[in-house]
Amino acid sequence: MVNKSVRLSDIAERLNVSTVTVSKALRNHPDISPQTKKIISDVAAEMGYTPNFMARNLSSRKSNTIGIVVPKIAHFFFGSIIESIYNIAFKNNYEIILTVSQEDAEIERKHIQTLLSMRVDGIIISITQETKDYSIFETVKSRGVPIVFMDRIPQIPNIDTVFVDDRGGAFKAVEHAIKLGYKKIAHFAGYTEINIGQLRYLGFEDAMKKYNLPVNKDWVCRGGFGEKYGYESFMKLYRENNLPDLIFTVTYPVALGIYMAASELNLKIPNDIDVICFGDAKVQKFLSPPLSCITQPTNLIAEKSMEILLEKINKTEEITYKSIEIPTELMLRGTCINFNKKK
Amino acid sequence: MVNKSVRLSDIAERLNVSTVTVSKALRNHPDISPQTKKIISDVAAEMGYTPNFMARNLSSRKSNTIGIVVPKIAHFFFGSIIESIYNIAFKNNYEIILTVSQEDAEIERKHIQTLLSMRVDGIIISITQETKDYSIFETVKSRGVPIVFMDRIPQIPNIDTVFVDDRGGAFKAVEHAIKLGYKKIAHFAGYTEINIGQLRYLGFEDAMKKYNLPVNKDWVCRGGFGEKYGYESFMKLYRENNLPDLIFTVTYPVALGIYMAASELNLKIPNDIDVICFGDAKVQKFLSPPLSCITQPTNLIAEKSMEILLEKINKTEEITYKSIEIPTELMLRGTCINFNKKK
DNA sequence: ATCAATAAAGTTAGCGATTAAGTTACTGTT
DNA sequence: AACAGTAACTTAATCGCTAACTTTATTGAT
Repeated sequence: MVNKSVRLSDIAERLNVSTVTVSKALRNHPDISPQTKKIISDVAAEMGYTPNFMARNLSSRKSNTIGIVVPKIAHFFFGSIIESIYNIAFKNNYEIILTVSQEDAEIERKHIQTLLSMRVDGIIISITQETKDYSIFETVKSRGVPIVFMDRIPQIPNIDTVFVDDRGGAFKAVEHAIKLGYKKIAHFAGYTEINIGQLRYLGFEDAMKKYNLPVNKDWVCRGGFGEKYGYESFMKLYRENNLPDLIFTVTYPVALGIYMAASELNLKIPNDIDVICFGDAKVQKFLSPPLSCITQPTNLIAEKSMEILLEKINKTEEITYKSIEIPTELMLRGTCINFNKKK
Repeated sequence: MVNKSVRLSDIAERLNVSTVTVSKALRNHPDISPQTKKIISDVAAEMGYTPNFMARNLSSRKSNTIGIVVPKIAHFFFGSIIESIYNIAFKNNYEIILTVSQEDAEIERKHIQTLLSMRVDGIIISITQETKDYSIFETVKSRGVPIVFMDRIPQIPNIDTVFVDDRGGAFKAVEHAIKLGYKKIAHFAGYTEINIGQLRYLGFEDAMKKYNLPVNKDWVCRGGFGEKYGYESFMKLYRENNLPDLIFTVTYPVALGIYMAASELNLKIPNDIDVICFGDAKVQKFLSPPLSCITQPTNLIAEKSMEILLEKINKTEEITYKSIEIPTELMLRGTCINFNKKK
């Protein structure tokens, strides 16, 4: 026994009023008297009325929906950001359409297309490692749909962005290491084509230069942002018998890869090889030794992104663009706290 | 310069055909000749046509959208499941509306309401720890919207469910420990009001009974599924000077809490206190020692849930309900591999 | 040559809401 | 008494698209 869902007109018919009266009453429109409102909303509740999103959005030309595009979600950083965005959206009466590009530019493109199809009121996106064709963003812009780029941002002018102080954060980590006494410092840099990779690399370089330390090419490894890359890069250096004293990694999964490799090779962290990474995650403090890092306040990133987006959605007149940099902090735990000379 | 988005009628006008012809052509309807289709889709692409989801769905009374409700997402288990569901949905041309209840039954209720509003074609849900009022699920059912309960499932008849063999898995872990020689075994059980908590507890009890070991009330702690609970419960036992030899935890974050507490107290795992948990997560192998566990194949859970849901969506006639149990495995790493007598 | 069958469109009528533009009936002002 | 003003509704017109018919050629079988 499937109840066809109740429509405004069903309520209207039963109460012998017009559909519009019911619509207005339920939206608390001043045209309707308090008594009528009361009666209508009572009956609506009794009949189990659920407004039809599609119809409402189609006729009002607003979707009250925000689209999100992230490269992945089974990952602390994005998971937390999404959760925060979610909460803020909820408070502001917006729905979230979450899409995951899986680091695939083609999928990303399709998702954005879908979001446009759904007529979302705005989009928050963190682009994939490989996104190079930015034309889709032009399309979004030309449709008048506000879009905020977060964390991973394309190199194009006139966009709203919220990003972490990657360069400064990386600098902070490496400078700290140098001050401890480290000189043989490697950097597992991930993808340096994308802003976060490039800037973290530059921050690393800044620090090395400032203290007149040479940047050893063999110790700047590129590849990916995941565990596998960290594991393999470390193994490679080990095989070449060319291990540094400390490795600064572009993300924490990369550091995890090092932990795994070191454990296999029976090397002790931080004594045989020391590590510090960019990016915080709850598990780091459970590692042995607890992994030190540069924190990225995910809640701030989410807050600022939503703030900008909601502003854009609500006022269409002035077209200014904001770039907000989120500060980082050095979080010292069990690594990179002493200089450990290799024996 | 905001381009109002292109409509079917804009394309129709330009080509001097009817709107319906364009609609059919773009949906590859056999009514339209190949040549016409080609012309229309070329022009549509050129004009940058994006179908209006709302209008399409309203008119066709199908949304091609699946709603998901989970308690949280910044968590490996749910994160992976969502990612898998996402992929399957994508392949089958469905969109996902993801909602997060944050373990709050009230929020959960609202989300389900919203999903109904959006006229999703089906729902996959993992309920909150505290969901007790199941009336909303009746509403969903009476609306004819297929719903699949996954992992955390309510105790009501005639529903489709996909769940892990919690009792058997827990039994497996505890039996393994007992066979190693452990007798003083505690269980940090989380919330035993919800199926997963209760069944894992029962599995623990089964094993203890089978080997004639007493279940010590002080060693069965209840509270939550998170790190904090693990930490606090462990500290409490420690203060009472009542530590067991091994603790079987209901989730891996609870085990993480124990790792943290042990590290603070300078107790060595697995020698001073041994641990094994229910639930796998990528990070476990990076812990020191790597944490042994009962695995829950998240991809299987996702696959089966989607399989059932899609089936339900596609055939409305027969009303049968499926309950699928996903098997678990014992994954031994660095804990619970030897019997460590407390000194 | 006639008629049924098919191909390839075109027409009509909503889907379930909302916005904008009327109606009434009543109130109060001068 | 006449008229403007307002409160509380109603009517009409879409929103952009699709399902279900209907129409018009064109083809082939008899």
